[in-house]
Amino acid sequence: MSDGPRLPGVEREDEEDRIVLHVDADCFYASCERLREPELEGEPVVVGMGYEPGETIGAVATASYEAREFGVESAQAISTALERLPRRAALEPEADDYDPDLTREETGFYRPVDMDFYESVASEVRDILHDCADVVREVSIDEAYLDVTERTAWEVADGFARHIKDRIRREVGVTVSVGAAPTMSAAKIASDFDKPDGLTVVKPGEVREFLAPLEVDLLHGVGPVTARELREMGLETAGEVAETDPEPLVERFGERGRELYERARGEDDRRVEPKGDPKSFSRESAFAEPVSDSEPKYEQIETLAAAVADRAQREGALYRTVGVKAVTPPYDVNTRERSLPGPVDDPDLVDRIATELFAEFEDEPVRKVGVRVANLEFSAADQASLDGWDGTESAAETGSETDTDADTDPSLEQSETRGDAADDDAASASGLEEPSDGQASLTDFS
DNA sequence: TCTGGGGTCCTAGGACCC
DNA sequence: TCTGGGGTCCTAGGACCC
Repeated sequence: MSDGPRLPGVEREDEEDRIVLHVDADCFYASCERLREPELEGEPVVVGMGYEPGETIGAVATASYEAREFGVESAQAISTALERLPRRAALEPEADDYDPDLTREETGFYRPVDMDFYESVASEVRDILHDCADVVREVSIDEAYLDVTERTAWEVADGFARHIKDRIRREVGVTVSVGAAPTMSAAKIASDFDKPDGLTVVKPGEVREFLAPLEVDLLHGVGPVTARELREMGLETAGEVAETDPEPLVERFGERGRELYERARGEDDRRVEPKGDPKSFSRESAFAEPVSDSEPKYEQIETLAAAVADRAQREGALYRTVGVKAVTPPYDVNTRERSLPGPVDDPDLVDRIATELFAEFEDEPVRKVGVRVANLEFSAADQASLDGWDGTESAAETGSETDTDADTDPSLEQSETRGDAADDDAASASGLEEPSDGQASLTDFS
C-alpha cells in the first residue's frame, strides 16, 4: 500500500485508486437447480419460497431469464406466476392442474427453495472469490464486493474480472455478472448493467458519465417510495440528482439525501471490509390466510421463538432484546420488543417474552407472525473458556427440553437483578457482562 | 404485486440523566 | 419551582435490499 513517498498535501492516496469488483450471480437459485438437473438448461425455471410441488402457495424467490419473459418476477405470488407460466407437469393428463390446451413452449419448471444446496454451491464460489482478492465482503448468498487493488491494474482489470468469471463458470458451473469501478456503489451498478453473464468496467474519471443517464431507482438505496418522491422533485436520472442543489434532498430525506446526492455524483468513500457480526436473528412465517384464533398464533410464536433461540445458541450469540412481529390485514406491520438489563442465552425466556409481547394481538386477525432477538453479543469464545470448567463447550449442546434445571449449564443461570421487575426476566445469564448499573450477585461466578 | 423470509439502517419521540 | 441544553437508551415504524 505505502509503496513510495507521499507528496505533502496529496492525501486520500488510497481513496483514489481502489479497484472494486462487485460479483453478482445470475438468478442464482435457478442456476443451482440447473446444476443438479441439467435438463432444466434453457428452460424457464421458477424457484419458489414456501412452495410445494403441485401447490399454489408461496412466492417467487428467483425466476430464470426464460421465465421472466413470461412476466414471472421475483417476489411475485406463485399463484400469479402459475397464471403467466403454467408448470410443465400440467401437460400430464393425470396432473391435478392438467390443461389439454397447453403446449410445452408455454410452460416451465417450478422447484421449492433448497437453501442447504444453494449454500453449498455458494461456498464454492466464495472460495474462488477469496482466492482472487485480499478483501471480500459477502453481501448475501449470491453477491460480494472484492477489493482487488493489489491484484490488478485498471489497464487489465477487465481481463482480471474475466478470469474470475471463467473460473466460477468452469469450477462451479454458474455464471456471474461483474462490475468493476473505483467505488462500491458504482461497482454494484456496473455489475447490474449487463446481466446476465455481464462484465462492465467503469474506470476512475468515468463514473459520473456512466451514472448520469441511469434512472434514479437504479441507485442502490432508492426504492419505489424514494423514486416517486425524487420524480416529484423533478429528478429522473442520476445525472439530474448529481447536478441539483443537495439541500432540498437533505431536508426531505435526511442523511440518506446527502448520501444519495454523493452516490449520484460517484462519491463513495466506503472501503470494502469483511462483514462483521450479525445484528439480529429473526424467524417469521405467514398463515395461508389471516388467523383470529389465539391458539394457532401462540403455537407459531412458540415455534419461532424456539427456532430463533436455537439459532442464536448455535451461532454463539447472547441477546439483550426480544421482539415479535404481527402483520394484520390489510398489511400492517406491528412490532413490539423488550430489552433486558443484560445479555442472555435463554430459550425459555425468549418464549416467555415473545408470548407476553404478542398478547396484544391474540384476538386480532393476523396473517404473519415473527420473533426476533437483537442487541447481540458474540462472546462465545470467552464464554466457553470461562464456562468450560465443567468440560461442556456451550449451551448449544444441551437440548432445551432437558435442561430446565439451571444447574446443568452455568450460562443459563439466572439471577434476580431487580426487585421491581414485573419481568423476573431481568436477569443476566453470564457473569461476563459487567452490568453497567453495577448489579451485584452476578459476580458469584467463581 | 393483495404480500415470503431474513436482514440492515434511519428517524422520531419519550424517558432519564447530568 | 421553573427552566436550559446535551447525551444516551429504548421503542415503533418505515424504507430498502436480496
